[in-house]
Amino acid sequence: MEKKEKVRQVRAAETRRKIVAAAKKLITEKGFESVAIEDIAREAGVSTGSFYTYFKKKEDVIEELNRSNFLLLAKTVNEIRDKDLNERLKYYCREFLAEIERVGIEICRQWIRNNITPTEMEIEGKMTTKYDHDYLAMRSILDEGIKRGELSDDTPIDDLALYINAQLYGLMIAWCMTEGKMIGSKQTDSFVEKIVKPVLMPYSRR
Amino acid sequence: MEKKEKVRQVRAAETRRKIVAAAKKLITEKGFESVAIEDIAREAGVSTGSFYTYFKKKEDVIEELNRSNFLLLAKTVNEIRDKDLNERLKYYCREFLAEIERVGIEICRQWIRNNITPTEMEIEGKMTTKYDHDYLAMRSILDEGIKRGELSDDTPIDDLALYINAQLYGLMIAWCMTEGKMIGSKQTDSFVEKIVKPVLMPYSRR
DNA sequence: TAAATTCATTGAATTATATTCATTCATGTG
DNA sequence: CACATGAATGAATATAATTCAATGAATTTA
Repeated sequence: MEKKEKVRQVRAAETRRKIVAAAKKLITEKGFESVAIEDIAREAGVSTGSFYTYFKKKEDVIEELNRSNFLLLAKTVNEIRDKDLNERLKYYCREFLAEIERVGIEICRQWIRNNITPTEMEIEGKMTTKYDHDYLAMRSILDEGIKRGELSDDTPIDDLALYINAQLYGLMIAWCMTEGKMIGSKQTDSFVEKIVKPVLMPYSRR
Repeated sequence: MEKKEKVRQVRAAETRRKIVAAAKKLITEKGFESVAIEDIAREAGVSTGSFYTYFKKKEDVIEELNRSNFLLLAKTVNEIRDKDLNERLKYYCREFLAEIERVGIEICRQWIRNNITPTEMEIEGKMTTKYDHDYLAMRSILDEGIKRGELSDDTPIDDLALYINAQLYGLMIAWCMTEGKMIGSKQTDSFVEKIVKPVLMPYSRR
């Protein structure tokens, strides 16, 4: 099976990229609600219909903008296997908060809006709900903690992962509500010290 | 100045109440986006135009549904003046989480969507942004803590109030994301013990 | 190579709602 | 009673999102 369909495929990918880039630019500037499909299409130099070749709904373009986010987080968890629990948590939280800053406030806002009502989506081949993915990343850090004896065997990792993630979401929402005035990746260490460690303390073995 | 305008006033109030009740019912059932003004009007037995006699925008009806929330929280803070700091915090957090459960998941979702982008609104005569209000309630609890010597004078109450509130929002958003499966007012005590107290520990005097 | 097929692209048409507004009518005022 | 006011109405308007039939370039087939 040789790769045929060369020109079409390349152009389609290019069109998609242009649409995503245009959406990112405009949404970052003006906010999701204020940007019409027509605006995105014009900015990308395509027609409105083309948008719908690549995205079912207007909101779906946000998923595209945050897919890199998810991939990054998943990757992050693997990269830090060798560090101890505390370091792994810090690293993860820092990446999470850094990503928030990276995508910017308007995209972050829309991400929350989309995710408040969880929808099924395909991540790495499996159908999961969005929050599951963050949740699973955090869960795997804690799980690893048990395997290494950093946490006791009876640590309720499901609850704790959900709980700790909730705290991260809290920072994210506070960040959006205060127009980015509060909390960023710089506060990660204090977040982990004050919020995450106390939650884990009862189960900590070191 | 006698109260004239009796019938009109009463009927107007009644119409408003019917609209709010209809909105609450339908939004709770089907979610904000799925409910059209026409649906609300029909349910309330009025015309679509009447909706706009009482609300500028569709979203404004959510404010109405949550005004009681804010008033309750403000009232709560005053009711618990005699308790110690820890009890006051627990009481406040419990009411906050209880309110989330009370209004239900769909209204809560829309409340977050509205509040992520803070808008100015009049609360008790002053223009404030929405998040300010929750924030001020929490701030006044901590402030009282300093006055009573429960917290040291140099406690950064602005930062801490914002921070602790962020954690409450985190629970709220997690609650919405997990379809109400996680976290409720029952977990308040553990929330305060694990999350709030550790944050305040460095400044605690008792 | 020519004919048939596929598929991205287009933009006008459709659809769905939110919002406005001229009109009507019941209530309040002098 | 006669005029003024404000609430209620619902058809008209406005704004976007979404659909879809037509087009033609790229690809496949014979």
